[in-house]
Amino acid sequence: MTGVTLSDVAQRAGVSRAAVSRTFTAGASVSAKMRARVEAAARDLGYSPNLLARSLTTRKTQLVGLVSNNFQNPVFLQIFDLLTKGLQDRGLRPLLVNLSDETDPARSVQLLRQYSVEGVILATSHLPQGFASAFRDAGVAVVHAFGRPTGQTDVVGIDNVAAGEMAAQTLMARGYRHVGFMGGPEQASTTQDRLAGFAAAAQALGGVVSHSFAGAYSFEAGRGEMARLLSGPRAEAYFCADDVLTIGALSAAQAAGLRVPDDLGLIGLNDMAMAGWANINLTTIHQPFDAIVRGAMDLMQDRFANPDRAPQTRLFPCHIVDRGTLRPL
Amino acid sequence: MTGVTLSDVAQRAGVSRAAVSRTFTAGASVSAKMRARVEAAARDLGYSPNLLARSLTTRKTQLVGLVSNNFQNPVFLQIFDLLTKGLQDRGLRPLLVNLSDETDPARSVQLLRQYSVEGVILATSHLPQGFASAFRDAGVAVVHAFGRPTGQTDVVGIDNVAAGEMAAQTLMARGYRHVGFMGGPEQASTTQDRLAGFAAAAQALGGVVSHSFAGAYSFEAGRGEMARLLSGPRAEAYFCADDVLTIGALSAAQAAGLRVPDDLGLIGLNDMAMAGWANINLTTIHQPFDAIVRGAMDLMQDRFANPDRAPQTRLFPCHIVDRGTLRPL
DNA sequence: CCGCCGAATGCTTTCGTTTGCAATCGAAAC
DNA sequence: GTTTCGATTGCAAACGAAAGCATTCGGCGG
Repeated sequence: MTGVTLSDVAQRAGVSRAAVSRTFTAGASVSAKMRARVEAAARDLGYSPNLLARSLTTRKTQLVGLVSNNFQNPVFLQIFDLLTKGLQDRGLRPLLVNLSDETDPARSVQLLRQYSVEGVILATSHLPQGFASAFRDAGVAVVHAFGRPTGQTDVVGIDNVAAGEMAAQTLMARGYRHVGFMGGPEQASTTQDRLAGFAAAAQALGGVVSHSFAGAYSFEAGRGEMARLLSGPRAEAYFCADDVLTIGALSAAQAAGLRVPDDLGLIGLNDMAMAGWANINLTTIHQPFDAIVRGAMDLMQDRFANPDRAPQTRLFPCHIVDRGTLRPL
Repeated sequence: MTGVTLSDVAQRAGVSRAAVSRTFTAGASVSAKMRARVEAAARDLGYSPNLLARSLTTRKTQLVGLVSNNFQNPVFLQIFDLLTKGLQDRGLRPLLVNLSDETDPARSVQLLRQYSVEGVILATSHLPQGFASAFRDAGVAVVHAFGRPTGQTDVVGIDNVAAGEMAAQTLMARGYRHVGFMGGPEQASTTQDRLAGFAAAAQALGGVVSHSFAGAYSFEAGRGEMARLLSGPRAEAYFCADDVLTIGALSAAQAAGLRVPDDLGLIGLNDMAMAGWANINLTTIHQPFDAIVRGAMDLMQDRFANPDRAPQTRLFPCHIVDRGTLRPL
């Protein structure tokens, strides 16, 4: 039973409860003798302070909400790994919220507030309207990772328009002229921005551009959409807005008997671990997850310290990783 | 600012604090008139109860620890998805703990205890000695998902020995005689048990068995180990103890110019989503994740209700999913 | 030996909520 | 108009811990 409290320790050590409290709170005034005595008693009893009770008076819970709706895309496991490790290193505890089936986002906001989280990290590009600001209005430090800059809340990620341009420039430089864009969900800001950058840059370079949307960032969506595209007149190369989509597209191309990259070029975005697997071997745009995740945590903690500063946006540069799905220069 | 408390609502509604508390705790005695009045005041002020403060008196936090060290294996994203959704449906909140870099497991135990979690779900097969019992000793309901039954704590998963036997029987039935086992980490109970079942059954059926271990349940480990195996005399078919290992092995086989399944048979275990992707298309043993995850939550809640019952084990049946990496019957 | 002062310690209130207990209310039965 | 009794309500004491304030301690200079 985990029922040993401050008072128990105080009693056993024969000191006041305040003394016990002090030996367990950093930077409090306790003599070495007192500290030793209390620590001995605490060890005997197996005491450790109740963080929830402590949070009542300190108003610090060390709890942060980790909110996502991307439990289908393997890249998010990498992201969760980085995020949980990083938060643990900073002494913060992630309360995980799966938004996938949530019809009413306001419930999640309330829920996290009820647990007095100090901050929230939104790890997703596809978010209900006003979700991020709801947290800000509730007074919790919120940062939107992989989101679109709005000026309303802290955002960290990449410049998706620039990433689209980079994809277009790469394709054109490799000599593809008729190029296509395959997005994820049409409303996702990532899809929209990547398309915008891609189309503008490709046209500026004299390319012929087409585009379409797979309904989701998933293998099946990418495969299905590419199969559909291949049944009609097709482009010479496609920029798929996400690696897992690209893998789906690759699978459809192979099924249709096309050789990649000879018959069809493909470039993805993310550079998830799987993209480097030898039997997948995607040419793709690397998104610097570690920097983004670290930036998200930094920004959140920065807001802890300074709740009223203006919203800030941090975008990190991407680069091409050249593998096997685009013909060489 | 999220500073509105019970007292604020009581004051505005002109009633006692107890009355407010009662309208927010299920099954308390409040008149309809009182409830309406309090709810109006609460709405005006934007009040919602502080769960952490509540937990102080009720001794219920609704918090459960979700502990894992498998942030490399994509199958765990599916598992996290099921787990988080299931917990949310039951009104429980997962506190995520990443064990990967943790040198001292006792710290995690203490940490979770400090947050007064009511239960812990261990989602991993590879666990430091005595980790599960440490939770049990601390009085928190712990269930080990994907673990080996010990009789010491609640365990839910599959019969890994039987799964190994099933793999062996399948290979022998397809006419493979010289068969190999490729495990993950040698100390992982899953690796050990699957090997035991596999070797025994294959030998009983007149097979010739060899075995080796990739150091981890990861693509690179599987690919590396299979590359090593292919450089010497090789078996006709391999049972790889995990799908992601199998995909690695598949990649190595393809790189060596072998046709699968004609030159080399492969069977995996898990049936993760990716195994069904058309360009991977693994023949594998399906592990019923949804049943296991549901079982884990059931067992945990069952222990909430009855803390002193004997440890229980729930194993679910597996079945073969026939795809493209084993020759047909 | 006395006075002084900073460091240690203890007392008590407080954080936001629940809950046992006692007091009050209201309506039905007389 | 009384009684009576169950349903509501308020009061006050917890829950486990932090921190302001006042008190005591200990060592120093004089």
